[in-house]
Amino acid sequence: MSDVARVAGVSKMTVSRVLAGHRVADKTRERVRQAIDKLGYVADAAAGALSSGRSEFVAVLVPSLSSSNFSDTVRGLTTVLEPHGLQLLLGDTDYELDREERLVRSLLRHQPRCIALTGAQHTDATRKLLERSGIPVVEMWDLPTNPIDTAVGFSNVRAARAMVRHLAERGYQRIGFLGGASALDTRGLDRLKGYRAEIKALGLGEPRVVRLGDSPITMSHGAPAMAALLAQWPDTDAVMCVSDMSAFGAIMECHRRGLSVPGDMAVAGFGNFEVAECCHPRITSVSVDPYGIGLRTGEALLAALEARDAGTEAASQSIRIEFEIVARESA
Amino acid sequence: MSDVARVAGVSKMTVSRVLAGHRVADKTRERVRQAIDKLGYVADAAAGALSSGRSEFVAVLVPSLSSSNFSDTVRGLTTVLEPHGLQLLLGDTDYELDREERLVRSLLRHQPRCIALTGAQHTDATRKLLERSGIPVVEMWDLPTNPIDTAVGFSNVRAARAMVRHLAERGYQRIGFLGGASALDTRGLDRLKGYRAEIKALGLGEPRVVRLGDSPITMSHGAPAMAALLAQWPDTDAVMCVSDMSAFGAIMECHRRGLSVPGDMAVAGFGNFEVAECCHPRITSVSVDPYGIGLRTGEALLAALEARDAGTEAASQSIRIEFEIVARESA
DNA sequence: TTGAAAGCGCTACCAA
DNA sequence: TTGGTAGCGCTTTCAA
Repeated sequence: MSDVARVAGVSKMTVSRVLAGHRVADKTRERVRQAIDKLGYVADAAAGALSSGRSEFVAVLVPSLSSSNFSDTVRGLTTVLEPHGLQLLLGDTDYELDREERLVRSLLRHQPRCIALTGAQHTDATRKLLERSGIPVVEMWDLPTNPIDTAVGFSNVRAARAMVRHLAERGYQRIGFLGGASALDTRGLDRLKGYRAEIKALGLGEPRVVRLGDSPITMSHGAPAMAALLAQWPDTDAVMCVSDMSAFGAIMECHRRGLSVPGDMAVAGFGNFEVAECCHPRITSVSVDPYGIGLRTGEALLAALEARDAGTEAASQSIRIEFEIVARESA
Repeated sequence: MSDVARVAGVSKMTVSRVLAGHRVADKTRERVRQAIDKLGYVADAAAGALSSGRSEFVAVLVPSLSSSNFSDTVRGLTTVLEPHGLQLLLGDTDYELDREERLVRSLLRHQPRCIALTGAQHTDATRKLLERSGIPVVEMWDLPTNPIDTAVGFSNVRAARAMVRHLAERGYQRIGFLGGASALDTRGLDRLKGYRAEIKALGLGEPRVVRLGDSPITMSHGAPAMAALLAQWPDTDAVMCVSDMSAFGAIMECHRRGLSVPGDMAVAGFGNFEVAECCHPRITSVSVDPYGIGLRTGEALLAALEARDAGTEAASQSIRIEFEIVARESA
């Protein structure tokens, strides 16, 4: 920066002002601009952050980047935050709370302005770190009973119950559930919980649950899960899956066995992924708007930052994202 | 850090050493550790970076995070780099060179130790920025004729040619191509180029090309593209798609029209996505190992950093990733 | 509208 | 094995 200042014949301060967009005489600004171009100067963000006490980082934690769910949420966040000059600092927890804790610790070192994480479950240490950090926190994809700060999500339990009701209304009586085996995917577990609750509420007999595969649940989990379900409960007439991915795999397994969907077996998914709309038959699913979760989270973070700048503390709130049963051919 | 030092009864320097893992007497280290825990101290990475002149950042640019291709590459990078305490700084170019340039400029401000970008095509300004930055650069997913520094990828042209040959060997004569309309997805364009070249080399008549949809090409692009192809060239007997995603959509469209795959229409994909293995019929594809590209890129970056630390300049090289035709039922 | 000085929190370097 | 000092490149603050 001194070099630029020397070349432009001004002080470092003026260069700094030009970069920050503060008021500077047009002629001066022009000279500084030229010096910057000539030297190929790139300001050092670390020095700026240190000096001003504020970084341009927003920390974001998702369980997995390979799931389109969360990458869509990240896209939503980027859309909102990037125009404000904020840079995402992304971490991938792999559905492990310990990893989440390590990542929070490591990301916090960069003094992010705020942080968004996925889910309501965290280690005690994570919670403590976040509370101590003093920055706005958003928990996404769930509505915690005891949020750290702000939450943006929906009740996976209720969404799953709604899907069971949908199947029951269509006349299915022997409804199974295909989920993941992981004890860490709390959103998946909540869906299972919702399934059990609604099966019980409707008096549809014993739950028929197959849990198989690590999160994120992918297409390859659906076929073996469907096979296991049929082996144990051959008279099942409908199945709801923890994700459209496994629903797709399950439908393919039905086709392989010559079972028609939904004639012999109705199959419902969750998440309204693209495959649900593209495959044949199209999959009945729960639409949950991952991109919208990202947008709303970004907006909540910006609001919290603005409130902070204005000296007022933003009231933390829980923002409910609507879900919707999308009825298609498969169930 | 002064607080920690005071509580532990040592100097700031000793605290710094404990954090950096340098040699410190066990007893001292223990006292410092306790002080850190007691105060909930989190070191400021920006100050550290400024002072030491080296950040812990690795900048990574991908065209899209929603494509499993690139998120797998990112996973590979994380796997290699995280154990070395390096933090990814991720940017999403949306297949736009201008956006790439803006992102490079913005990421460079954080003084990353090295940078990985996708593809061989960049604006002049981007190239200049990267060259001036003086940090190791890796271009991924392609083998540029004129690489900036190191490259890790494969020839999309040759991979596409191999697929056309595969189809021709199976006896297909009237082979179409379904690709995206974007002029920015150079990997997609290279595949198209390979298709044209091989069709010509084999004397298979006029190319039958449908270009439709923005990158990243998804499942929803396949059906309309297949429809357009059949409208213009009804006697087509095989089609190769720029991605397994569109191949899947194309197959679904065939099913809807009562065309059997591969009996009436053979369909080949590209990328060996999960859907290729899970759907029915399973899709013949080109396997290209996105995760491996991430791993090798990470290793190349580490090697360059180590060489730099040792004072030797690492020779930039082009690392070829093998691709492979995976023959399945669809073609 | 511009400049000078002080200092952000840490690490490199040299001294003890 | 530990401590003191200087300074990384910027922004804040106040003065001109």
